[in-house]
Amino acid sequence: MNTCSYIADQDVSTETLFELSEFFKFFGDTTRIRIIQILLSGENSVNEIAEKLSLEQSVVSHQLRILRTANLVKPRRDGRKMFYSLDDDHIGMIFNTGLTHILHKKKGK
Amino acid sequence: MNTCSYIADQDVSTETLFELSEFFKFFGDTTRIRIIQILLSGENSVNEIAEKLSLEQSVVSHQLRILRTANLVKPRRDGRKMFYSLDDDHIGMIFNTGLTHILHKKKGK
DNA sequence: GCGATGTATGAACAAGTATTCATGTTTTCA
DNA sequence: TGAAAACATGAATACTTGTTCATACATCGC
Repeated sequence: MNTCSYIADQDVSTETLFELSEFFKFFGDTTRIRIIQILLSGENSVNEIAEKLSLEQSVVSHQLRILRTANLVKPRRDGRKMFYSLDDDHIGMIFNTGLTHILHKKKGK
Repeated sequence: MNTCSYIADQDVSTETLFELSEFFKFFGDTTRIRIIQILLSGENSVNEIAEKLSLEQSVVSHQLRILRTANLVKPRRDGRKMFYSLDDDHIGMIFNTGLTHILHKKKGK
């Protein structure tokens, strides 16, 4: 028995599993995952994110709104700029767990 | 600096981030996450899964196909039955990491 | 107040996707 | 061999969702 499955072995309600899938959806989009990766290194303004990703400001704003509504990021206003940062310590962990899997798979090839 | 971000701090290619988001998409569906949860406790046949989830066999088969193509589950034939199991140890870990987040959030309320 | 900068939002469109229903395939057993 | 069981698959439909474009909102310096 490995230590990774102790939670899953317990009863989990269908509603919780639904929320879990909804939660993973936030990571299931290229734009959002790239935004999250940028925020892993710290606070960024909307325009900074847009420039780093070569995306329109509108696209970034829309996705930030989704992440904000889900409490994955939190905004901070400084003058005209809005700085966003990750709102939850778990986010980096989940990101890394997934990334480890991907890199591990690539290595295996 | 916490130990969770050491990977993210490194350079990650846009393509890898794309693959990462594609990977998370598999977890971003209620039906698939429920199937995964069942398989966490071990091998199950298609009909067993369908019955446990009160879903049509066709629905389960379609989703298993997606998970199989992504190498998240692997099939084993025994007579007329097909038994599916998780193909990768990381899956349980990712599932639990997300679940931990959800349960933690619920607790906080 | 006014223009400029930075950001948010609404509507429309396009693309992707999960489910349904019907049918096809494989295997077993009589 | 033929029927039934177990599963897979294809097409159609309905739904969701990301992007685009235009526009609105908020803040700063003048």
